[in-house]
Amino acid sequence: MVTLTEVARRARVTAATVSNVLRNREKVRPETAERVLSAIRELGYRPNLNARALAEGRSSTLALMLGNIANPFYPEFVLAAERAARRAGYFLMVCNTDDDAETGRAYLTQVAGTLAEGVIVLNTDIEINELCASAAIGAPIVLSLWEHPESPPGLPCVAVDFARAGALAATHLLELGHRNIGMLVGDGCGGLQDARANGFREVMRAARIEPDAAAVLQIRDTIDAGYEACIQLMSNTPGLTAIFATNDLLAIGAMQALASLGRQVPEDVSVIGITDIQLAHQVRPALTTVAINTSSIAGLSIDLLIQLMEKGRVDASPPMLQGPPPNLMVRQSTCPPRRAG
Amino acid sequence: MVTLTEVARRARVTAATVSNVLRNREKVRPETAERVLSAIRELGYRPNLNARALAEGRSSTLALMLGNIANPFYPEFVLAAERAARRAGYFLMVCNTDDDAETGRAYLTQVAGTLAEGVIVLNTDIEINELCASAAIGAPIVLSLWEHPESPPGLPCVAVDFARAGALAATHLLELGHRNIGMLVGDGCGGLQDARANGFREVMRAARIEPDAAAVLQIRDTIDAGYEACIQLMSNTPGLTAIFATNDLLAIGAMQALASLGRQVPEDVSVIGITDIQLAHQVRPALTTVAINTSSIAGLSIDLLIQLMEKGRVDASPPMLQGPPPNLMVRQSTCPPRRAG
DNA sequence: ATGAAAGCGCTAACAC
DNA sequence: GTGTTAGCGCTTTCAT
Repeated sequence: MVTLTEVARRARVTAATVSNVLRNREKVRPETAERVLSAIRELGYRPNLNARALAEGRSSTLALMLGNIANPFYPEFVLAAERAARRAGYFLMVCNTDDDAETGRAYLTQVAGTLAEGVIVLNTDIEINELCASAAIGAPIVLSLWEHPESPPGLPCVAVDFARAGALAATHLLELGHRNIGMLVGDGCGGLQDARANGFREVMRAARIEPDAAAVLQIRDTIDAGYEACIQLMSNTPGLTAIFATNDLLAIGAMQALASLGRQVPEDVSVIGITDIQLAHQVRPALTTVAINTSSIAGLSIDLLIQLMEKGRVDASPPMLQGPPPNLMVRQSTCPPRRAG
Repeated sequence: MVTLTEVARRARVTAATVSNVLRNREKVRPETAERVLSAIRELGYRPNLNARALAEGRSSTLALMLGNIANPFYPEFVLAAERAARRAGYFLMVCNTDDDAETGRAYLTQVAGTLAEGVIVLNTDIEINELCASAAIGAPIVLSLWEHPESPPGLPCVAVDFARAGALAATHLLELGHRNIGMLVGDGCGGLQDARANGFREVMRAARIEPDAAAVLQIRDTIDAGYEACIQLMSNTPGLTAIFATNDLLAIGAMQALASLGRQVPEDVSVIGITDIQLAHQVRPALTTVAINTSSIAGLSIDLLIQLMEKGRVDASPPMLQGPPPNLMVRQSTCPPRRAG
């Protein structure tokens, strides 16, 4: 490994000068800089980022903690986050907790403040106050995809108006004329997706439609779970003309279940989800869904995190950014019910 | 930030002793160790991994370089790799090149040997000899998912017998009685998936079936590309009774295309892929495919990398591990052709 | 504009 | 067993 000192020796200057060339540039005479630069080139010098981090007291990597990257929602977030981080000169470490709080805690104590200069946490099993405690001793933590814009978590966060997303879905179904609607409510780790469900219910209630209890199912957040739940839902309440799922994975599972029950989507039963993951437009029929714009949320989260890192320590009331407003994407999985009521 | 020295002061020992408690354990008297341990607890000490890396001359993070994590194949690999790394006491940094060689190079020079103690590279645009050069000056590099078991790349690697995977797919279709078969050949970055295609062709040739040139399409590696290509394929050669795709994404796109053309899968046209990504069993009809066991390949790759790191430097002939043999997964997307010939 | 020196937090000889 | 010392590769005052 070629070190800064070796470069210095070769260029017949001292380490400090090389360091200056690498950063300030101004304070070093052009011809000296040139000598240093060629020494760097000739020796193939690459700075040791660990040493730099130690000396500067800050590292250039960020951590992203999530439950399980195999959930198709996450890769899109990771992609956007990594890009934003890279653009800002940071690396991104992915911390997969396997939906296990203990693993999450271990990551937090090991990584935050040493390897990673800041961390973004996506819905996790770890309690908020635990996260706060961790943020107090370690590095800044940004909670992303916070589902409750109305109540700040006590941690810097990026909130998404999922209630509004649910409401948009409800409005869409109502406008199409649906009255018998079933709900699939996902249980993303870190708790039920109830903001979405409540936003949906509120619009329904305003239209004087009270969903049948049998028409609500709470389940894990996968295609397979959506499939199973939908089968059960349709057997509980066969008269449904539409299904609202709190996320696209469930909605896709539901579409498959309906197909296997011999029910046409959307003619027999409409299906709508939330998120707009890539898969949503790749599936047939293409899924109508409420997009939350994952990429821009990821970008916002990284930006907020970096801002916090640069600013220094905690505020009395941590900032809460709003993600972009949810956006209805009408595709092929919804249409008016057979006999419009 | 609480430092080792502060812990030492509190426990009324010296830094070396604390360090010993943290590692050797044996050489320190139990009661002293106890004092140190409580000091650690009371102060909430957490070791600075950067400082440790600098002092030890080796870090505890690994890097995984890939084209674009939004490709549904990668998350499964990342998940398994992260787990294997974690089990071995390493962290995993994800380096997304956005399918851009320049970005990949930048990552390699910045990360390899400083932040990351070793790196795993998945099919990338960077030339092999460039990787070799990089491995020579930086950290060990393991090439994973190498598609040509018969010719070692000159870099440690984990090879997968994709030709055999193609052959298994061919055999399956032949046994079902198919004779008119179209091919969708993907272009994963880093080159055409031709080992798979050739394995397939060889079996066909042995059965005296020469595929029509019009029945082979080469395309990008996404569902959408598979969709488009399949539409074109069926219009070129409408008589096809089966389609072989070199990966599941293409196969899934093909199934959707067939559906939109009003052709039943598998009754009118059978479809088979390679890989067995999660999605393969989640689509309807569930996709028949040849599984390569991504998780175990990822695990092998990490293990090999760690082994290389611990052993020290390069061998004359770098090791090539074989991934597990591919495995036919018969599901619902294949059946005998309508009029078995 | 450049050099000298101290120190980031930790590890690893080696001495006691 | 425990302390002393030096040093990992870099940055950053502070002199010159």
